[in-house]
Amino acid sequence: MRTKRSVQKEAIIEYLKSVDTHPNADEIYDNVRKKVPDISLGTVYRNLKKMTQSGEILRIGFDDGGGRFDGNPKPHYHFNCVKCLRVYDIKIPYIDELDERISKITENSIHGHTLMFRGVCKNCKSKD
Amino acid sequence: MRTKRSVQKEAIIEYLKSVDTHPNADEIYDNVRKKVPDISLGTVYRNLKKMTQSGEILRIGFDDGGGRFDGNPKPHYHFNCVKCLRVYDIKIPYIDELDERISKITENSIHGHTLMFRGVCKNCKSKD
DNA sequence: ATGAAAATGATAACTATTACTATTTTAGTA
DNA sequence: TACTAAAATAGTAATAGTTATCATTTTCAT
Repeated sequence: MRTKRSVQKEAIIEYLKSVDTHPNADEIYDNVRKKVPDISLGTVYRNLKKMTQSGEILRIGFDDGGGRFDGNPKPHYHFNCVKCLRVYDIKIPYIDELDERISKITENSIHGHTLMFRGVCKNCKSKD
Repeated sequence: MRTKRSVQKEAIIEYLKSVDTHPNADEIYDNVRKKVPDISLGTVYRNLKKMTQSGEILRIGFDDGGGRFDGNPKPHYHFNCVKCLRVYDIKIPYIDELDERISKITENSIHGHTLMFRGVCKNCKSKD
């Protein structure tokens, strides 16, 4: 299935690359609608799914529910504030040694890992 | 709200402690019904939620969908096979230094982290 | 044994996501 | 530039997982 371009798809990517807030499908829908007013939510989901499968974007599985998306497909880490629920990028390099270590111990083929920190962010701490 | 015991709740815990398969709510429901035939699915969800919030069990957020539960509340790591979709426990100690490192870099309060490896498990590899 | 608080079963409701389908758009080719 | 098959879309229905509601039952301190 040779993929074809569409203004909808490109608007979604453009929006995702422009933010670092890790929006969910609804937030993406609301924002992309500003540029493409009659895009449908189904189109947003369809494209998010394809782009996730092709590795163009990342889907962040959340311990308590719906998916969030990240326009940066390079593996990196996240921090989830339990108060404001925001997800922040963590700026440390990907730790290859973890994969190597688990690969040796388990004899599984390790493709990668996801690492999510949890706690209270700087901003929320100062609001006490 | 002083919590009270119930046979349903105790059957759920007992089942969860007896397996290491990280079942989802439906699998828990099906199995607990063998001992408590007329338990309802809502009761299963209600108890899983409460126990997760109290820290008695763990909920494992899955990158592609529903929640799975782990009767072992001690933080530990997981491996998710992309072929058979099973979730295995990874037997390495929790890495406190990660939390300390991120704590220093971000000035957030770090409560902990979750680490999920992804790949093809030994069993599935041998089936090729 | 009593009664207030908590838990339950049954069902409805809700949220996130996917499937369906008729129509529109894309892009390769004449 | 017009033609056409494949791909993508909008709109809507359907599904899956989960939570809410509420009348009834169970728990447990007194």
